[in-house]
Amino acid sequence: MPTASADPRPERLRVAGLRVTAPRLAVLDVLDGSPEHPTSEQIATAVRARIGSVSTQAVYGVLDAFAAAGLVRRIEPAGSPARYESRVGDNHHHIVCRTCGATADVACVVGAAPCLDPSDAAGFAIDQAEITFWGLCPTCRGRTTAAPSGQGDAPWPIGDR
Amino acid sequence: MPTASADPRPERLRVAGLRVTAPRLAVLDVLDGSPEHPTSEQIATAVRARIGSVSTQAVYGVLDAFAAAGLVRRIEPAGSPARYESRVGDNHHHIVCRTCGATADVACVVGAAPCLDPSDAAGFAIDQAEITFWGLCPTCRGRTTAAPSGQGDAPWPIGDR
DNA sequence: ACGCTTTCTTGACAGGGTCAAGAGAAGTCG
DNA sequence: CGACTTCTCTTGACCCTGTCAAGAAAGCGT
Repeated sequence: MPTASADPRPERLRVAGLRVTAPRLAVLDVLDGSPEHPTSEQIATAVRARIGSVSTQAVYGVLDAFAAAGLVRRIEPAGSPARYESRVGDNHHHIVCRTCGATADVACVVGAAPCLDPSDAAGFAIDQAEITFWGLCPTCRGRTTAAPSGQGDAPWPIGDR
Repeated sequence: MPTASADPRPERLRVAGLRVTAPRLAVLDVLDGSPEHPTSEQIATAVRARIGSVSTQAVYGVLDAFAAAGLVRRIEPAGSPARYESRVGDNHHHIVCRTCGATADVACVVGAAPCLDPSDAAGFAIDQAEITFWGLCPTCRGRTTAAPSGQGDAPWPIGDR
């Protein structure tokens, strides 16, 4: 038995009550090494590059199992397919590029977030708040020299408050 | 509605640079009278109840045109089809029921939102912040007496910070 | 009323994801 | 170590939401 520090991934799976299989280890590996919040298809591609061939269905199954076990977090920006990240358990948000859909992490810079504790919840039992920032990624900023135009469906531009 | 000057909807359309048609008036009417954030299909059904028959495509077209003109706002909660609301121009957020997808408005109770001005934006040009609360609506609260269980993909439960 | 333009209808199509059944591994126990 | 049980993966069909395109129909300015 190799030392525990060699590869903690199998143990992570077992602790989560999941069986250790090649697809699962590969998905975990891909997500651990991707700050990019890949889509399921990107994950499938990366996984196949590591262990040969895996069905798309398996990837969906693995991701769902991981999400249910709390190993990964699924984010679904409007107009974009679901994306995944293995960074869980901390308070961070996401910023999504309007043009290309690229997604990055944004640290929650404040200790308290008054806006996230609404007084009027319409009778709902709130258990979670989710913040998504929208804008242009560095690449698309340079590319889109013309007017941003598509201001149409903006909930409320920053600065309007 | 035979009332003379009572209906401001045609004018709202003209001001937005849109032609006045029955489907558009009906969609506007439906949204004005729905605090429920209906989906496009629900809107189509309600519209047909008023003016007979309208193609699904027309509804999509109308909603897109309205969104582009700023007459309505489109929200796309994860795992739910797009929803629309005619309440625009103010700063409010949404709370979505995890079980049934019901959506309600949540007032932004604070004047300033520190969390919405991230210091580290990863080079993105942020133009908008979007907040979605997740929880259980009053109806589903009563129905789901058992354990909430599905805590898996929770970004960060309120109170954990 | 006329003609130009926008909008609606119809129908095909696509992306993303789910569902279901059976084959194949992982873990367990004797 | 080997059989057994259970969980996973593969395969293939299918669904939902939404988009694209072409032509018919209606709105609006003159």
